[in-house]
Amino acid sequence: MASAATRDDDLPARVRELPSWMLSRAHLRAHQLLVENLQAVGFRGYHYRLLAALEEFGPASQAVLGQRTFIDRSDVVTALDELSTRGFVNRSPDTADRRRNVITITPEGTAQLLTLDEVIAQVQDDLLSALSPAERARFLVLLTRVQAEHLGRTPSTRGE
Amino acid sequence: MASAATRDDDLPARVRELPSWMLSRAHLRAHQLLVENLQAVGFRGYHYRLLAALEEFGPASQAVLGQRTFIDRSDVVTALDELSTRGFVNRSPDTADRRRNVITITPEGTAQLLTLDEVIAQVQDDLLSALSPAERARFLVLLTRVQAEHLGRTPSTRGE
DNA sequence: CAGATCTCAGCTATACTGAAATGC
DNA sequence: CGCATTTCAGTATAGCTGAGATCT
Repeated sequence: MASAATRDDDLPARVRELPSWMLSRAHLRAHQLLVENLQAVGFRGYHYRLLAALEEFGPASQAVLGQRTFIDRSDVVTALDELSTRGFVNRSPDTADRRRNVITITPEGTAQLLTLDEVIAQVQDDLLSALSPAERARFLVLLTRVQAEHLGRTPSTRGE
Repeated sequence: MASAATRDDDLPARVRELPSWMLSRAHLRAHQLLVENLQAVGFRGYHYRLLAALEEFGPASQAVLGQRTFIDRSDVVTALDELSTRGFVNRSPDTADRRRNVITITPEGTAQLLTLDEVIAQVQDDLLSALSPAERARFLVLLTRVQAEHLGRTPSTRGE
């Protein structure tokens, strides 16, 4: 194999120590775990967020659901198509304002949400497995503040 | 506006408190800042990582560069096309192993890297602006461990 | 009329896959 | 031959944009 030297997982120091890099890697892993585990039971992250919003806040229009879940209005359409096809939500015209649909979670949807809660909890546990309970708490406090600082500053989530 | 109730940025509590959700939001913001600020000077994250690897480790083949930067081999091709067109790297056949290219950073590439270092540093500062220096240090220690725990476990980065 | 809502078609970037062409 | 390297073509997903139809 001539020039050898194929053993090198070393990132450049510049990159290795970058907060944004570490966030990117941690997020990538969290995302992989979520996709894997939700896919195994036939769902996506959007489904979980929508069912959670419906269960916690009650029936809502698609525009409001988009605001509550940080999902774009056009992606809300698709995700609700999938959920209603499988009987986890109902979609009916709002008689008071006929531009809107009223989305309601079904008993099957509520039951399914409880199952998904467990899947999600396992993912969190796996994700943070390197930290003790006390360290997890400290980490979450700091991460919460980092993220909260930028809440309004993101371009995203139209329909607001 | 009939049914009112259009003021609600509340996430479901289930979602709001999820470590994976907070990571996702923090990463999304970090990514936005990186893209914005690098784009303003005509670069992408891939360019920075490749230039950094070349500056710190010296000339390398594309396969090795891919390992060092966690960039897929096929994306390395494209990013190096862009860098070499603009004179920041040289790409020449490896005379010792003619399957390979030897990629070398040019003086222009090194100079440009120093400029990019500043852009990147500003992004980190903005990203963590909610935390004091001591808090940033604690946050990074914990984040480093979370991320390191999953190093080998990701499907990604072929060419290894 | 302006503005809100839902829907559809499509765009961009990241991460990734498969396979061909070449060479070891 | 099996294996490594580069390259190209293409896939999947998330997040996002624009515009049309409908309605307030």
